[in-house]
Amino acid sequence: MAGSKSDVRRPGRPANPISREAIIGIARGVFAAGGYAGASLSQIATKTGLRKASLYHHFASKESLYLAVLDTLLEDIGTMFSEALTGKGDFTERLDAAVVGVLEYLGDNSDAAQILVREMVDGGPFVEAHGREAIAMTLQVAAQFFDLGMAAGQFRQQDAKQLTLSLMGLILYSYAAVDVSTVFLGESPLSDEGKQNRHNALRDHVLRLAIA
Amino acid sequence: MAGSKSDVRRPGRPANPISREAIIGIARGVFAAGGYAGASLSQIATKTGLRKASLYHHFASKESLYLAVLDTLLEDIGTMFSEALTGKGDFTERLDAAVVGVLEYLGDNSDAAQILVREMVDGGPFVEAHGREAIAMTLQVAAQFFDLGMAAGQFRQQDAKQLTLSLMGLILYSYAAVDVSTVFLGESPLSDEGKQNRHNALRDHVLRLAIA
DNA sequence: ATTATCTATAGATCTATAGATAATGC
DNA sequence: ATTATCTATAGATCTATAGATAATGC
Repeated sequence: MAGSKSDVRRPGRPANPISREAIIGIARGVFAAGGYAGASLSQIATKTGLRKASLYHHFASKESLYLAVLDTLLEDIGTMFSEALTGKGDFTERLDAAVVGVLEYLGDNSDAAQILVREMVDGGPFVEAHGREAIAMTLQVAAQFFDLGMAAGQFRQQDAKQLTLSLMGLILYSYAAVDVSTVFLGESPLSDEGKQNRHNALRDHVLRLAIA
Repeated sequence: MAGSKSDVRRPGRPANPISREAIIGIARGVFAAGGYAGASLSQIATKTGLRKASLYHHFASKESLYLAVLDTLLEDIGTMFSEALTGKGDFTERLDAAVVGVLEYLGDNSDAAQILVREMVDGGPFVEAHGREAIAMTLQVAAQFFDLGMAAGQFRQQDAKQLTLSLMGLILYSYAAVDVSTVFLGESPLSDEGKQNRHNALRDHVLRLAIA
């Protein structure tokens, strides 16, 4: 139903080769579910409809596929993030817009939160390669925004980096740990109603920490 | 130097058998560093000074060793936690004491934060077995404390569970993602000075979210 | 000729088990 | 007899490579 005419691939150059993007998207789901070590190329191959060996035509190694997943993901988040922070409105309005943007993104892509949190905790291949610096740069954008807002008197005076780090944990966490959150709250933070409740609470908490 | 007279073990019943506790402690470090899937019994065996097969004398499987690590860990945290919350002083004093207690514990045992966060994100063997409920119960202790504090007029009126979830992310996060935090902050949150700075910021943030 | 796929397999793990060994403590 | 260790190995992965195959697009 979901696939095209024939989902069975045979030796030889195919009429409808799989796209790099499609592999990355599927790999993202598998890596999110099991982590780098827990994910296997067999799982990814099965889900793509390819054989393991064919993945090696597209990516040189398990690690390079994983890095492609994380590079794509962090770039998406970074773009969405800095657009919101540099948009129109005063500091508080822009902060709120950024929070709403991030929460909507995470609500629709809890894969992303999961994989990012795990990578940061693991100090995995991405962090080891260049992720440490890439993530720190993304956070730096937020820290700078807070510094400007403090100088403008709209945000409470405090260490902007410490604030940024706290907010990252605050926001990423409930989307990454969906299972425990669901049992504790009595509703999934990804369901329609649960998402709204978590969303409202987070908005309130973020503004309360930042605003004077 | 570190070991006793002879660190080399040979077949046959030893004069100084390793304790269950010692194995759990060493396993905790290995699981924290690599996650459940990423850790191998070979690593653990090497660090304990045993052979792989000997671990199976103490634990029936990789999973049961892992569960023993997490049961121990969650019990330690839970005890420390509820002692602080039911101690003396008004609600604000007790909250502050609990935060200080947790931060000191995590500063000394960043293993614990790492392994707990990863398990919650993974939905790993512990969560799958009974960890989901065990963690939710521990969080419930905090939520109840907040409800009482709100009824007493000392805490700001809000959903206690949403607050608890936010605080968990806020607090656990920087101790779990030490690598990225260090690059971003320019100092390790585990160093003497960095710990003090992070500690102060977190105390401020927690109180600001909870107190009226 | 190039490209995207396949089959088959090498080689390195990793978990787990079978069964030997020898000190301990009853 | 029990206990805590060992050696040796089975069997199941898992990553990665070699080399065949056949459609595509020049």
